[in-house]
Amino acid sequence: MPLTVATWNINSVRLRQDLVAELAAKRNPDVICLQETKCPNSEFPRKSFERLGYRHIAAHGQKGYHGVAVLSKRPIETIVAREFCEKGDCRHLAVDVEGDGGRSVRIHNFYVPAGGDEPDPAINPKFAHKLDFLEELIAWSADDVSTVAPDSGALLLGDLNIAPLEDDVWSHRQLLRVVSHTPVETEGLERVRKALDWVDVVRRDVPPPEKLYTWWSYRARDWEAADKGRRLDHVWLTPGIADACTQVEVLREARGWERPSDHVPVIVRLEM
DNA sequence: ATGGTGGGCGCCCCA
Repeated sequence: MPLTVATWNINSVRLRQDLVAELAAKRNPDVICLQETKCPNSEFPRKSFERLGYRHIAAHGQKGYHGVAVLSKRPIETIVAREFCEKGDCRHLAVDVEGDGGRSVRIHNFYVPAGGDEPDPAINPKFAHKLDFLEELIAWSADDVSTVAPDSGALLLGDLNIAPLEDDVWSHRQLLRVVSHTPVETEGLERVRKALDWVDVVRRDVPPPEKLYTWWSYRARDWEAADKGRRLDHVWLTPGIADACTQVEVLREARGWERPSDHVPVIVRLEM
């Protein structure tokens, strides 16, 4: 049985429950990893997702900001919601998803800080926080490898708020000094990826120089015509299970849905 | 060159 996993920055889970239902109707992923739920756990709309068949839910949220959650059709076991940068932010949730024959795969769902507007850590504490977060991710990778990335395989996915490659943005040159595509961020994210040799399966399937975006600003008059997107959302696999990924999809059409999120789902299919 | 939009919360934060 294949396992399909989606990641989506939903920008308020309560406001966009219907869009999750639309994703379920159109692609029916087994697992949906959400970011920016902006919702305390006690307010999480569990019932609405249980009705869609997602009967196994792990929510890690807070009031107003951030927040991550995993919705699953298969049983899951929550492993940890680690705190990064001692901020108390809800930006990470790790679960094990049950596969066939007792096998399971670990999923790390991340919401990396956006980093504010000014790409100078000396004057912008939000950018400093973003860079600190990357350094902590590297330290975390070395901490306890068998927990972060067990031999059975792991995914690291979510809104990483960085577009690492030149063709992950509409204009490499014009975004070099724009937060999300500055060299200190793109090089930092690459160091995170290399720490455990994660495989960017999306770019393996859609290699550069093809442009590929997962986010389009709300501020564009016509997001589709301008198409000034960035690839901020990612799915990485440990090398041992990278070959199990047989299909990836960036669901661009979701940006045109009613009252959309500014991010679209990224979906991967694993044969396992 | 600048300001554009959207969500949560409560008179302003964040993306």
